[in-house]
Amino acid sequence: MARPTGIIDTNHYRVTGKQVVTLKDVAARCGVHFVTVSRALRGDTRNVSQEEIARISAIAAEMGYDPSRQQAARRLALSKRDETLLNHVIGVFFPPNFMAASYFSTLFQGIMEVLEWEGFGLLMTHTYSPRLPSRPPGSSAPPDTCLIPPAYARGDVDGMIALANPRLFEHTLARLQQTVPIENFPSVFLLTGILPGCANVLIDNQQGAYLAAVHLLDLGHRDILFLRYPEGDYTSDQRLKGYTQAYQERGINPQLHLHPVVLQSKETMPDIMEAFPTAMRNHPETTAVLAYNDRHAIYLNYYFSNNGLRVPEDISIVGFDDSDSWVNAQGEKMLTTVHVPSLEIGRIAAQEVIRMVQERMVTRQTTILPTHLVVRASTAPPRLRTSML
Amino acid sequence: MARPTGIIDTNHYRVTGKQVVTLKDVAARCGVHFVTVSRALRGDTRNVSQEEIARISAIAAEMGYDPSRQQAARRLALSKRDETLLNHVIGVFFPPNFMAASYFSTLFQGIMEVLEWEGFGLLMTHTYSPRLPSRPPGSSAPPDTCLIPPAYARGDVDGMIALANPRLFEHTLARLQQTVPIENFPSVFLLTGILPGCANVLIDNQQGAYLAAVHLLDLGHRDILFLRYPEGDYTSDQRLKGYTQAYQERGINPQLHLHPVVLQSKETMPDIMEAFPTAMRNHPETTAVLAYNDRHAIYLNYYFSNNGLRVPEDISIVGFDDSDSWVNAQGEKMLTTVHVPSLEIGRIAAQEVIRMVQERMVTRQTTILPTHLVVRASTAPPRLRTSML
DNA sequence: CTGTTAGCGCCTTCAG
DNA sequence: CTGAAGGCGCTAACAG
Repeated sequence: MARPTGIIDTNHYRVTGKQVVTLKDVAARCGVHFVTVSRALRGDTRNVSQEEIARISAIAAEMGYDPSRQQAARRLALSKRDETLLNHVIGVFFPPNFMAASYFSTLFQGIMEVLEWEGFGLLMTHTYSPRLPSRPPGSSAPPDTCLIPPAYARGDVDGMIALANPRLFEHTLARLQQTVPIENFPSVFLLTGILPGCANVLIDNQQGAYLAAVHLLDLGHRDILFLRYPEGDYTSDQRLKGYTQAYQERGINPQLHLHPVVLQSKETMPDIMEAFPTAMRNHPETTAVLAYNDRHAIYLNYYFSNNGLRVPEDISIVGFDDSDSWVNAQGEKMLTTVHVPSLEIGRIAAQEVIRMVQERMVTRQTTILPTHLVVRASTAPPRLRTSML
Repeated sequence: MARPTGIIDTNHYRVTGKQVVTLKDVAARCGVHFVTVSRALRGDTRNVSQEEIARISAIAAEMGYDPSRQQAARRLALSKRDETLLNHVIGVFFPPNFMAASYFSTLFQGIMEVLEWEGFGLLMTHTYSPRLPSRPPGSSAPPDTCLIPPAYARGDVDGMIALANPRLFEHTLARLQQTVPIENFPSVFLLTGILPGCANVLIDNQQGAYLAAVHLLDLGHRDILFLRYPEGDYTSDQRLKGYTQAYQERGINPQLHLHPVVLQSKETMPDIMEAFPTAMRNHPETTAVLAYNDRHAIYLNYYFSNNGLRVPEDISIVGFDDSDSWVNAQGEKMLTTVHVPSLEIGRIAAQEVIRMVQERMVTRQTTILPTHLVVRASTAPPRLRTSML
């Protein structure tokens, strides 16, 4: 890896397979010129009669002529007219540990389903990697940017779907735009914020947050903590709007009763363990927590459990995503949470790229999907307590 | 999708990007013939002086000459000599829902890590899909076989890693062998049995099973149920040997004390719920269960819990894989299980394909990795009980 | 050491 | 409707 720029890789190897069928081979069997075969197989009805097309196609199929094996020649020929052809491959950028989070993996499944159905391959790339090798010397890319596989430069990829923090991904996207032979590369961006110049598929964080807050307020809770990332985090900012809206609609002052717990890193567990005790001490009247996602909710449950608080008797928890499952001894899901249609998001994203690719028209519309609340056993009306912890 | 064979896809589109740099462009700037540039960039020291190579390379890099953008031309030229070149893409075949199982996703992560590190892309394909579109007319493939993406026929893939039931995958492999332009396609097969003609990376099921059985027997258990798939299932068959060995070494007759519970489908939950009650009734003296994997173990726990048996007081459970986690209210892992080095398996498999690809030499060795037992809280010495359930 | 030439397999344009 | 010719960008063989 890490070949210097411009140097050609001479690591070819000899192919020991049988002969590949060419247009000339088919032409010989048909008794026509190979150009006629080319025209026939491309369905050029203006220059070849229907019967000839049928006859030639049949023979070609019988001989096992496979146009995709000659894409190199076709691509070369088409390059004269600045044309390129479809590869039926979509690039997908996901965070390195995405399969660990069942939320991401569902998204991926949705994407994969549609791509497969439509006959597209999926070329996987991590948005960044701690284990990446040393950068090429001239590289100005920040360390959290991914290396783009050579398949993109080759023009082997028709479009892409990315799930990443927009700020981090901007560099990658910029380089992609340089690398990829079309100005407007079909691309769809998922979830973590709106990336200008891309189609975006998002969920309605505000609405989901609103539902969660309404649920707690209607149960009788007033003093609620919510987990968030620092200001500027798209998701957190959107959700705050939803929480606030719920409070205001019910005439409760969010300034007095709704308090953020700001998480710093993505290392969920230690982060929560660090930030939470302080928050609980500062707001001992708290009776419920709005988690950033289900995993956080589960960690919170451990935290409370270890500190002698029962959920939901002493404190209620609402998750977000409806992905990771916290189950009781009977295998029943426990967490009240905001359901996010991950599978649907993946499917829509894939459909959208494919549409762009096939219609060779890049659109930049933003799709926002609604969420809904799933009430389970982690929330209950608040109970009077004399002190917390 | 589902274009008839032999028909050429004319869905090209015009590229609106800037001009791509060619060897001729570089040659013009260098004041030499473009063939000299070609030689220089390929490091042909026999025909170009060191200084010229350095000079030309520098200018090429400065001009942004990118050999991978001209792979079509290179491939075409090389095809005259039956040579092909590296794409730096490895195909990966996984079951459709693999990310749901944290076991598979860890494997995937191991593969991805190494491929990324080595500068390879990963082309994902499902080994089968219930949602696949109607087959091409002439297709004799069984419905559980996957469609091979056109990238393979194009020669865009250098090698592959597959995780699948060998019997199901044989068809896919056969078609791949036809499609792929080399007789010996570098391929590595994972876990679910030995596929002849491929390198295999497996775990030592027998040894792992032996460890699990020894653990239970040494705790004092005698009458043990084990979950398995029908005879012929590679994994189950291997493990039975390990269980049996443990019994025999301790002078206990497995015929009398070790009983299989045969699962039929892959629908874990209902399958267990159906097969298990009968088994427990037939062998009421049972004090421990050896599960097929961690997920099964977790389902068993639900089953016992719903039927008034406590784990491990009333009955012990040992899992397999150390993947899915069953945690208590404090977030501690509970399941005693056989740890399988999934990450390592993925890494080794990836390293092996890459080695084959780079050395253009297909090897067929089988690598078997050891496992170890992780003792947690789901096993304990047996207690006398008067009746089961 | 350098330049010339002949393809690789296909597509387009132009002449029949 | 069909065939012939030129060229896409590159590489390998051959001539200087």
